[in-house]
Amino acid sequence: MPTGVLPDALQRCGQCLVRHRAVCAAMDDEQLAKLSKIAHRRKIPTGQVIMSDQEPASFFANIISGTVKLTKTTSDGRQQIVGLLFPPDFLGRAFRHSNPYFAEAASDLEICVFPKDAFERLAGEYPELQHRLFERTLDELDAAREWMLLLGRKTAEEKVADFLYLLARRSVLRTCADHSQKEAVRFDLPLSRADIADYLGLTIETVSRQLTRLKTARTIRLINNRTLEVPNLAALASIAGQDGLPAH
Amino acid sequence: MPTGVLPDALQRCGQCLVRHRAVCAAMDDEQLAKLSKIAHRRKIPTGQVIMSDQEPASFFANIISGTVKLTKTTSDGRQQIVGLLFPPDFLGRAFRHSNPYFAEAASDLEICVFPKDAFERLAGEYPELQHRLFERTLDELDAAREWMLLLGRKTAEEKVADFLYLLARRSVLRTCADHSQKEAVRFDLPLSRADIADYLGLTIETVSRQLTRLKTARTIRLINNRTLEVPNLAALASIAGQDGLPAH
DNA sequence: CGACATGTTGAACCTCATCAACCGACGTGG
DNA sequence: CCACGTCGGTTGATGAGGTTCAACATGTCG
Repeated sequence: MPTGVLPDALQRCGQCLVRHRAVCAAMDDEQLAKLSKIAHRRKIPTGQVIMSDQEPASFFANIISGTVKLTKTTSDGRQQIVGLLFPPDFLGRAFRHSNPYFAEAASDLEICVFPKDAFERLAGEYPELQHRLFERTLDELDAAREWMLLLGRKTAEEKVADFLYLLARRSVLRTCADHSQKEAVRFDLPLSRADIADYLGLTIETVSRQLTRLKTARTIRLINNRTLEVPNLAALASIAGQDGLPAH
Repeated sequence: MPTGVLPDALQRCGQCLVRHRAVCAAMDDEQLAKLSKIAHRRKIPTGQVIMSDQEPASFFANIISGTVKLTKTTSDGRQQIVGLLFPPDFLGRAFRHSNPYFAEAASDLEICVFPKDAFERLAGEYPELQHRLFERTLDELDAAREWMLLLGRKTAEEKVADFLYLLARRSVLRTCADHSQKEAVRFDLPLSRADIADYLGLTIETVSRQLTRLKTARTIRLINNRTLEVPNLAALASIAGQDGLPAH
């Protein structure tokens, strides 16, 4: 593709890592050019709050790299992670002015920021974009409800196994490898122990204990604190209580 | 309004109990007439499954009266309610062919059914309708995440109090009474003890015990198994861990 | 090297699940 | 009309799973 004939802006988006998987996938070149004009990249360090539940958010964003956690907190400080965002997920709530949770960088981040007003105008113009946002929201709802089952009804061991199984599937999908049940899957934990605990509704200690249990049972191998390997996905799945479900 | 000039169909919808609060509120008379043509009422007895997670749903529905529970179940039978629908809520997932949970009548129901294909065609024609569905989905997502905090981080007492507080607020809104903190609120429980337990991630016994605890502490009064009274909403709210939150 | 953050392990405690008995309301059939 | 079974709900005794508190290990950065 000759770069000279394209405006810089489009070229930027055109080369974006998540171009074909994010909400942008719904847009053609012309639309993308408009989007490009209002977008800009931003780097955010671990731990920084991106959106607070106090002030209405003034922007939306695509996750380019890193992990975002959405959290809610009781008045006395107990915290629960209510959603995780990975590339190429979308951060923000179109057509809502209030934001009932915190968004925080669970790792160093790179995000692609769209000012709220301009983006909503664009969404108004392009039904395809709005439709895409709708679909994402449905996916988030499904994930949230799946997690409700986990939080309400699963044991600590199942919770941890379920979380690891989720990550393992993600990893298999991303690497496009066809682990036809027989090869070990290796991946990094995107969260600290504290965050894992907040995601699973457990304490740090319980998470740690369950990890060592899974390790001594040879269900997983801990390469280091943040990296691990699953020799047999099906075994992990069955502990997670996700029996029949295939890995793809 | 002279009824003679309107087609029967529109008249039906025009007089519907939930006309102005359901997704239909987004539609004008002409659109409503089209919707009316494809809609029909249906009564459903307590306990009947409306949608299964096995087969894709072939219809959508508005709840006219009664309560619908959305449930998920582990392979060994543990159950979790992941959503409750009251009038004028909307049942179904537009633009999705799979349905990852059960929908079941938690009480005797009356619903207004739309065949899937016809309704989706209508949603395609009327962006307003689609937009409304989107907003409903966002609300459901917020509710689900609020519930994740409850399931993951709250004690049995807080869970039960939170559930009752939710119902009390609903009741205040519905009756349009301005309970300015000082009047007792009375309402019916829309769920059995078993369903409450499945909603809160507890057992029947624990729910029962917490109810009697709240009763002996005079936070609530049990009129009978299904009816209760809250003399002081703020007191209930503070036990639920929802302090500052006003009732409206 | 020491300081601090992150993670692991151990022991005691506590909340909630489990198992079991009981209660009252309701419907059925003898 | 009363005996009986069933269903939904309550109450009690016991124990397990997970939290809490505390000490220790490991890793990282100045």
